[in-house]
Amino acid sequence: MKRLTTKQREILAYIARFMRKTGYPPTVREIGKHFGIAASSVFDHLKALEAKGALKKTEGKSRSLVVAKNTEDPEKRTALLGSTFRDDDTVKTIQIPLLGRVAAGLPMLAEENIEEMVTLPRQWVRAGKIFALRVQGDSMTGDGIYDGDCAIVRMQSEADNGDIVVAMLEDEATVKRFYKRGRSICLHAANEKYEDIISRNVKILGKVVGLFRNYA
Amino acid sequence: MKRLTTKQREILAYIARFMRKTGYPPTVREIGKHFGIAASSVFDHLKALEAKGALKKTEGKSRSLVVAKNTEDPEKRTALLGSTFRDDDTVKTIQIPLLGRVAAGLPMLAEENIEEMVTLPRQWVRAGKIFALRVQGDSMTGDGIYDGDCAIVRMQSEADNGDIVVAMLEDEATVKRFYKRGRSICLHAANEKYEDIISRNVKILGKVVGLFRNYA
DNA sequence: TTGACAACCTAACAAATGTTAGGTATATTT
DNA sequence: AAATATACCTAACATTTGTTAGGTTGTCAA
Repeated sequence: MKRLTTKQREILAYIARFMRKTGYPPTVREIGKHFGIAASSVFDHLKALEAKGALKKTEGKSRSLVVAKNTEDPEKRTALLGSTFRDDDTVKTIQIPLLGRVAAGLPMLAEENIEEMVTLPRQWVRAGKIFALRVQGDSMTGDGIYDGDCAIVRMQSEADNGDIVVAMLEDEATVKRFYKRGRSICLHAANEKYEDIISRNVKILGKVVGLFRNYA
Repeated sequence: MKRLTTKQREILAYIARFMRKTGYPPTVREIGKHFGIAASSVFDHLKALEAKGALKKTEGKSRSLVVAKNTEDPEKRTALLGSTFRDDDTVKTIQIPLLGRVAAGLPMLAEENIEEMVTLPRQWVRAGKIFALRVQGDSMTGDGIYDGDCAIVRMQSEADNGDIVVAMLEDEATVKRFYKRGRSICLHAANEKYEDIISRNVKILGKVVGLFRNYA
């Protein structure tokens, strides 16, 4: 599956959210109204999403949008490595919300921010309140965190020097490196394009404890 | 909830079935076509079903049918956001071998190469034979793949230009970018320290389809 | 026998909806 | 410099779709 643009991902997330909330998919115009764009613009996005395999729809039918699951055809996957694959109910998994663009004002875990629920083997995360965050922008490419990556975050309001944290910045959640500077806090981007942010009024949302990336 | 007639139950069942199959609810006329009755007749049934509390719909909106679940407890969902996680045994997972340093001579998936078995939500990988590989060295830092990262790889012996692949090189599996150069193959490291490797004798083991990283 | 209900019908309307056509503007890539 | 991709627009068209109005027929209880 080809890489999605930010806007495409936002629209896909909205469809999934709408679906979860109402029980049926939105119309082209309903999507458009939410984003403040015309129906035809939405239609363009839907075509792009379909071309990239992220969405399925039936021509001419209203609300026929289905967000493609990566688990597409269940038959094929039984072929996984022959014996090394199995269903396993002994393995504990957790369901955590994957947050997209975190909207200002809302509580972080509000429905609006949730792109989807992802399953994680408990194996991979330690105790704590865990959520995932879709990384926006290229401010951490120097540390190997790219736009579209899925950061796994443990909620905590404090951090140690050098930790990669999720912080509320300019009404949006961003991923940065954390350093104490006396009474202030320094948020450092691993990309020369961005300057350090030094402030006393930064809210730490959590610490990045893992990262997942999906290649096409 | 009042008792449903046979016909009403049939229609309700059809809606649920349609939903499960397509991912979105049917229209009045689609239901009608299935039962060989007129749209307005279906509409009567829908009104009855709604009056009896078995169905919810939004006036004027297409496909806005939602089968009411009597077993549903709305609390669970909100509780999920509060506690941020829960156990879920319904989610399918797969077990894949995590390979460490792949020793020369041995079949790739030989016991000797397996570091451990890791659990992956099936959600995250498409069909194919999947294994994980612990990345060695810094030859791909420019693409955000670091030493110690866990690459998720789909076995395949061919690749497209630009793919990140796992290839057998100097008796060891390495991660590189793949390019065709006529009859030769070019393996490109995303790190200036390393030079391109151009050869006709490169064995492709698979394509990197995902990446997992764990921060301390 | 009257009245409520279920289960259908035809015909039609207005609104909702997917879709197309033909743009503009701005990047990025070749 | 040309080509491609993204992200929007207005305007219009043709269906699709929910809904209403006004029927018919049959069943069942009061």
